[in-house]
Amino acid sequence: MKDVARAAGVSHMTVSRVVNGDTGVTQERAARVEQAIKELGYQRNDLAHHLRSKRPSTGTIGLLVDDIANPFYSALARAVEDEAHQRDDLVLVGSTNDDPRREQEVVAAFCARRVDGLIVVPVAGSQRFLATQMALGTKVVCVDRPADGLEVDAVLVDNRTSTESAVRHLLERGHCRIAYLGDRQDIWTAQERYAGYLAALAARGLRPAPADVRHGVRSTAQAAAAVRELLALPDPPTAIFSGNNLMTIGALGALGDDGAKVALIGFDDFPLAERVSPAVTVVAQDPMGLGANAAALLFSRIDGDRSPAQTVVMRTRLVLRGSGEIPGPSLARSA
Amino acid sequence: MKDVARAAGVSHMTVSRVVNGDTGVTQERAARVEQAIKELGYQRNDLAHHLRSKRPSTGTIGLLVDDIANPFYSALARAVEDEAHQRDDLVLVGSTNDDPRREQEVVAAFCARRVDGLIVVPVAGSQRFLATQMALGTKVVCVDRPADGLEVDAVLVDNRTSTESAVRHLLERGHCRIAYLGDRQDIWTAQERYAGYLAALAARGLRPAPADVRHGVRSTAQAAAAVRELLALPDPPTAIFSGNNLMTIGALGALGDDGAKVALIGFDDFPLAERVSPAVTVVAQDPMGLGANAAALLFSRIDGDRSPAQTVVMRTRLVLRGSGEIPGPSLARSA
DNA sequence: GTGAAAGCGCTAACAT
DNA sequence: ATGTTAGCGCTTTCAC
Repeated sequence: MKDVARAAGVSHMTVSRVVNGDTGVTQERAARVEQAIKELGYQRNDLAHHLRSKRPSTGTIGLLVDDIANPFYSALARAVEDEAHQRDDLVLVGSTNDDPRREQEVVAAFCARRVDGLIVVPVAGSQRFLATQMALGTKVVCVDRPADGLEVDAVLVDNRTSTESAVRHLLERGHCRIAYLGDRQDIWTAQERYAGYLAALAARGLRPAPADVRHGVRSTAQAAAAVRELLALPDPPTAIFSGNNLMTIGALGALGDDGAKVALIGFDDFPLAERVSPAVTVVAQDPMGLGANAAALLFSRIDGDRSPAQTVVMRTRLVLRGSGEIPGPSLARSA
Repeated sequence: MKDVARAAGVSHMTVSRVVNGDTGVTQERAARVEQAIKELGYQRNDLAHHLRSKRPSTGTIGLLVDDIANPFYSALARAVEDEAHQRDDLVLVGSTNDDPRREQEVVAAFCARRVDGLIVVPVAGSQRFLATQMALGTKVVCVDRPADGLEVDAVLVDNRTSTESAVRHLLERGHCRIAYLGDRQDIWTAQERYAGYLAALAARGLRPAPADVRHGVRSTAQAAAAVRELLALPDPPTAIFSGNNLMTIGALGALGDDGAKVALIGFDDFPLAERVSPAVTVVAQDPMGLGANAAALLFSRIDGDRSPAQTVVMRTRLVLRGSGEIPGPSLARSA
């Protein structure tokens, strides 16, 4: 900046004014400064800018998801980035891997860079440590899961009711042995989906066979293994509810030709769901919608919105494609 | 920091030393400082730290991909993030949408934050503007595509040869009308894959029918439309090479039951490729490997490696699953 | 309209 | 082992 000032024959203050588009610089001098900037390839140091600037904004937000490689979260991330880009903000991305230690490390690193705000998919356990950062002015919005022990905005999906209607859908088609594949039980979405599963069964006076319930499925491979075990039972279930996109894909792999006989409904839509045979019935969420909403909420907070914390619950759609409409024993019998 | 110093009854310099783990502070005073830090919830301002610190590192890198929502790039991003996390670095992520203007905007914004380095999937056109930033000390590594008019490290895949063998594979199975679905021709990978396609045909003395070549396919939907048009030709092609994961998925949708008759090989592997019927033969890349390699290269540059720019070419695998082994007319006739 | 001086939060270089 | 001073690149404030 000093170099530019010297080259343009003005003080560094004038350069600062030109760089920031401030009023109060003659056309002629402004042009000379612009010229010098171009020649020297000068670019303002945003770190120093934000250090002194009275607006405490750094124009950067942090996005913390479970795993950015998961298409659900990467779609969400894209939506967040698009919102941020519109207002010339940047996005730091971190994956927690559902590890509370990594979550805290990354949050700390983000906050050390003085991000204006955080969009977080909270890991199991307490998010109370976020309160410290919030007290310091960092805005926080949760997405996909609510924060534990913290009053913040959240953008969620009604996992429980969605799952309940999906499972009821299977029950109505004559299934009474419906297996459940779910993520770690300490994860909120898994809890909610499991609760919905139980509720649908309970409404019919049913309870799941213990062998039909598989918690803690963390990957496609584990889901496939779980399904193989289910199929190997002496009296296997006739339907499966799978708790997310990864599990559904694993289940498909393990089902193989049995896919025509065992009904399947998965949480999350995924590419090719309509191309496999039978096509997969899913509870479809809108990951980009989640991301866009979370970003909009966060930016309104950053821009000064101090209204009480709100929770946005987004709709899901049960997309009937075939796999969820395979009839169960009680219907098959009557047919 | 001043507050901490006051609370601990020491000078701010001592606090700085404690925060940075410097030697030369008595146990007793260090403990008092730690205590004050905890009580006040103090956290070092990294912006100010990096502004003054002699190491010009900000502990942040930028990752610029075509679209973070594309599973190929999100897997790559995850690998980059993991490498960065290991050395406590952070990753800014941006999607270019293959728009040169957005590319320049995001690069400028990254550099204004003084990132240590950039991992870039270059957009079509010139990357000469990166030279300015590199002269200023920002390290750059290209991934997936090389930079135009710039001598930098790159991590690539041999698109041309891979495609050539994939298309030869189809030729050997008796196809001579092999359609080509490709991305915009100004994108390097598309150029290379098309060149490989032409080379394989030329080796047999063949040239593609103009109607069989579809450039500029930018989405799943466009790929599906292109395939529908191909199938509607009076004399449709008997095989299709599709130029990336999105197109392959689109092609599958459009093929429908014709999938059993028309051979298909796609560039990029994707989940469920083995589950659709027939399972899809693909040229598989290793996106996480690309990302990990690019990150390793970048960090070695950041750490001072000044050896000449190098290009790493990673291997692909032709994964035979069925769709690429559907026989063509000349073999079918002889069978 | 312009520039000089002070200071953001921190660290380097030198005191002591 | 600790504190003092200066200054990173920028913006604020207040003179002119």
